[in-house]
Amino acid sequence: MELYAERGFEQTTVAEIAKRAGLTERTFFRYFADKREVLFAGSSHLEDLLVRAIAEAPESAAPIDATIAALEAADEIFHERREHARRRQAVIRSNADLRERELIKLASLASAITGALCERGVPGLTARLTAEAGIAVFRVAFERWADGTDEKDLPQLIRESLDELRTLTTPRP
Amino acid sequence: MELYAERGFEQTTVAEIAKRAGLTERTFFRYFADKREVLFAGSSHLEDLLVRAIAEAPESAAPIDATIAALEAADEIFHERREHARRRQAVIRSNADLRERELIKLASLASAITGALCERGVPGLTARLTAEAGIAVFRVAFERWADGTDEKDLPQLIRESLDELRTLTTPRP
DNA sequence: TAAGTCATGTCAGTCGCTGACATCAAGTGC
DNA sequence: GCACTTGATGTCAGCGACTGACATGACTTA
Repeated sequence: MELYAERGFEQTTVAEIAKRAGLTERTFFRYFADKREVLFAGSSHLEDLLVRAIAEAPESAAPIDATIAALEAADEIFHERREHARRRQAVIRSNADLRERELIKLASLASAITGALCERGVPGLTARLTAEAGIAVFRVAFERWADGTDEKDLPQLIRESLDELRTLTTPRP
Repeated sequence: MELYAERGFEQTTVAEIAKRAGLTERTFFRYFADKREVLFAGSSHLEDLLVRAIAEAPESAAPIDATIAALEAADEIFHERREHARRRQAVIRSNADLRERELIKLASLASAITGALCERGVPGLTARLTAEAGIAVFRVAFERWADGTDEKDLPQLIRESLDELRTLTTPRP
């Protein structure tokens, strides 16, 4: 991240990263599938947390509520790292390849959520759409939280986004 | 697409593509930014169509309705090409890099829709969430349409997905 | 006919990434 | 203590995606 922030992602070579880390280029690629993956190392951790949170939601909870609760719980991962998240988002935003990678990570989260909902007996189509809607809400909230200057915390922004989504999907008179 | 379908995306080299097309590798890269882009050449066309459709929606239409109407209108692009879409989706589904590219194209559509809604005076957050929700609905519907064997047409699947989204976001008693 | 411009080809080079093999340190069993 | 495995790292050669610089040739247009 230091190097990516200093001179930009594309301008940074894997050789340089390896050198600063005191390693060989080959070793770098043993730990990370590719140059982009360094910025997404923690994402499987997040995925586990979401899946667990959904599995543990009360049986009575509606799919969307279990999902949103899980996403709010993810705050425990990010809460202490807002500055880091902000810097990381700035790096990602400034490079198309990194944005692609971020999107597929979010898609992978959506897919994990879909699976976790199916485990609860939610039918496939409902599960999928709930997961996608949840991730959309989360993405909007997360960007506002990381990039923004406003002082609301992540769960609050998630709830606001969900309310907005509910409003906009509600047919008006 | 022929080559990607025959021997797989990764196993196909740009030199081979160029050869079959009767061109130089260099020329290939003058027409397509990279090896993946060949499969997404038409996406700016789709983007234009969506933006235009939203701009032309009646002033009285709610953001989500304008968006869904635009996505249904996109059927005119795909209607005659279901077989082609099916083959294309099979290729994309079988390669992670292609899935990434598809996601960023969809994100780009969402961003265009957001812009078009803002032009109609829809506030930023609402526009963004409407666009993301619309794209989620479209994605689910499109996959069902292309991959599925069922005989419903795309606009119908879009409406079904939207109804499902409406149901699942509606707080229950 | 001369000059300009546009698509294409040629070539050399960088960089991400991989497979195969070598090295070396830290156990582990005897 | 000694041979033997195991796991992490280094070395090296090589492929293929992509790029910049320059050359060539066809087709306008003044």
